[in-house]
Amino acid sequence: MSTIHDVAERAGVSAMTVSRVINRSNYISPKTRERVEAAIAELGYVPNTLARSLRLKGTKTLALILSDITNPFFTTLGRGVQDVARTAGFNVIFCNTDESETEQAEQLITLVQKRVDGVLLVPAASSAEPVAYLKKHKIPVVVLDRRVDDCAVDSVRCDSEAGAYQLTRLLLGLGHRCIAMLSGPATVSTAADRVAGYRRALAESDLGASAERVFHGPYTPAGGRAMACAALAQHPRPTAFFAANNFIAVGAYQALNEAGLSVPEDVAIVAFDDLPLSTMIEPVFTVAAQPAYEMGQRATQLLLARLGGEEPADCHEVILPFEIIVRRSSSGAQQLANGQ
Amino acid sequence: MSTIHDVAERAGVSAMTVSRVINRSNYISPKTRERVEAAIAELGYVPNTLARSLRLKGTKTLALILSDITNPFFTTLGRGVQDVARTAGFNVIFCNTDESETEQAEQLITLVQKRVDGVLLVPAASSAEPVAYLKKHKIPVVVLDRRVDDCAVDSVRCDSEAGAYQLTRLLLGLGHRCIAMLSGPATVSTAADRVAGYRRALAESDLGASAERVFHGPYTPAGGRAMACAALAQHPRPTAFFAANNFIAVGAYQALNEAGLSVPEDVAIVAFDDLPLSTMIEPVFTVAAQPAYEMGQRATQLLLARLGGEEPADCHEVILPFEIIVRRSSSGAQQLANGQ
DNA sequence: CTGTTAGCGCATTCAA
DNA sequence: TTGAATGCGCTAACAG
Repeated sequence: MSTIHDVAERAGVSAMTVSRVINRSNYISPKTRERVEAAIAELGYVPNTLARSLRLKGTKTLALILSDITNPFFTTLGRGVQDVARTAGFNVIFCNTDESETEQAEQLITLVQKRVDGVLLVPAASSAEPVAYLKKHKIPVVVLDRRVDDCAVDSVRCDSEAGAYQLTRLLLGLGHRCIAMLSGPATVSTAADRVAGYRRALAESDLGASAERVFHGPYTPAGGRAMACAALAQHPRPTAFFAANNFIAVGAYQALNEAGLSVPEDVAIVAFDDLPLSTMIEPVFTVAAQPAYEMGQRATQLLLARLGGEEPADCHEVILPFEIIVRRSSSGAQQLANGQ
Repeated sequence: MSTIHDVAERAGVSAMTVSRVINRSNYISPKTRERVEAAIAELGYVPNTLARSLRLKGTKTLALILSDITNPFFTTLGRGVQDVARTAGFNVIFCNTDESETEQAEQLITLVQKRVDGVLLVPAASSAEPVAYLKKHKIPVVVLDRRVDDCAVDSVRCDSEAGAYQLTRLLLGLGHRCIAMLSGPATVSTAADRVAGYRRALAESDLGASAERVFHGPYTPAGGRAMACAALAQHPRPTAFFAANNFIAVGAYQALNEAGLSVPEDVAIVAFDDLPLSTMIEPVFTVAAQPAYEMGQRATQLLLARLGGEEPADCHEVILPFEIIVRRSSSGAQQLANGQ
């Protein structure tokens, strides 16, 4: 693989001149530039970013650490990141932790080794350790979608507590008296916050805390299925199900179907996160939709601002608005009569 | 950020000794090793892979270029790649082309700049150009899932033609006389091959070529929806739909539902690629399932073998078996009566 | 077992 | 407008 010196030799100039051509310096005569470009083309020369980054002490690369790369919510968020990063001349490395703190820790080490310029993190848990680790290595980080215990960090997310509160209120307003909350891992802030919103709505109602039916499980279809089964086994059987994310909703829906229950005829479902077209088969869920793409954009903008040298002591905490979209899954009037 | 020299100084040894400790050389006295490791811990030293790769002329990094990172078929395949690569001490960079040759070309340039050791490519089109580009830069490549015009390249895929043939035969055996083929982009080999298998089955039947109803569109739910709508507008209306991939199947299903048709009561659907649990809402599709995870594994093994110095002139072409899974979506006896 | 020398490919600094 | 020297952080090759 040819180097900058090969090009220089072929063009009859010094390596430095070639470097100037590559980096679009203006202090180059048109003639030499032409010769150098010809040599580059003839040799099929491609600059070595490793050497360049070593010298420049910067990689023009960001990392996006996702807890579940198969979830359309996160891939949409990733597009937001990608688009903003690219415009600014940055590459993005996608990393997947599968909600594992161990995996996340390993990924972080690799990223520090690779000297990425910045990290966008959807943390696998609320521990501030990963943020501290990156800070120790002077790598700017923005936390996405979830909270971490530490507060001195830029972050972008929606208000999960408020969203859950509104969805629960919606169900209560329809007359539901027994609502099962199928939440995510207890260590993940969104799961905890959505439970909190659910609790607040119940507490404010005439039902009180004794009506709570809270389940915790992974943010996956399998988790939703298992939690829905557990909920169905209880007496009285819930007339409504609150899924803490899109995948849990899908799994719960399957479990209900297998139990012979129809949505929305027999039971209601509401969920956090909208489902993309690809999974939006009947029925259509009532959801608290988060602006995934915009979350990615905003987070990347914050990160780039830090890389650009912004250094205020206090950190940005962007809370984006969610949107409650009411659809068929919560519309069955007869659901209540079916509850035992 | 501390360097190997900082560690060396602190431990009172040379940089070389530190390097030996990091790379687990055995020619180190236990005492020195201990001192060095202490210094590493105290400084929070993390080796710089850029410098290391520059020196070693190798990055221990593979790239996986996917045509659609949101499709579960490809993410599953990605896990297969990841698992094998990791075991061998390689990192994997995921890249997404969205079926765009332009995007693919840009990604390739970036990867060459980053000097990845090898590339696993699900090509956006059949052009051999990307393979030639990588070969020119001496970067081993394995083509996945799809064919490219050039043959001198390692590749792993399923036999799309045979799978499509069998699925079509299955529909013909059920008595369907009008089967719409909703395929992917005409430039993608899997789309073309699946059409070919469909054609062969029809040609062998008493229906002949005049019964062909072939549509081309993107491998997306939106594409499936559009093609299904177009097919429904034809006379006679098809009684069965063959979706060339999972996403097309989902979109087609939606279109049929919106047209007031039930699956499998009114029309049949068969598809290539199984849907994962997350999207497997009713009904369950009859499919030709490809071993996505294993495809990723095998491809990575081939790639690692090349990196390990394997250099036979001829290339490996692995054709993995698919599995026909018959489920409810193709079971309606009354579908035929409903056809006009 | 440990240290010294040298160079991977590139761009900053300083001269010319 | 161009070039020479230098060093980014690391490790192979060789000495000791």
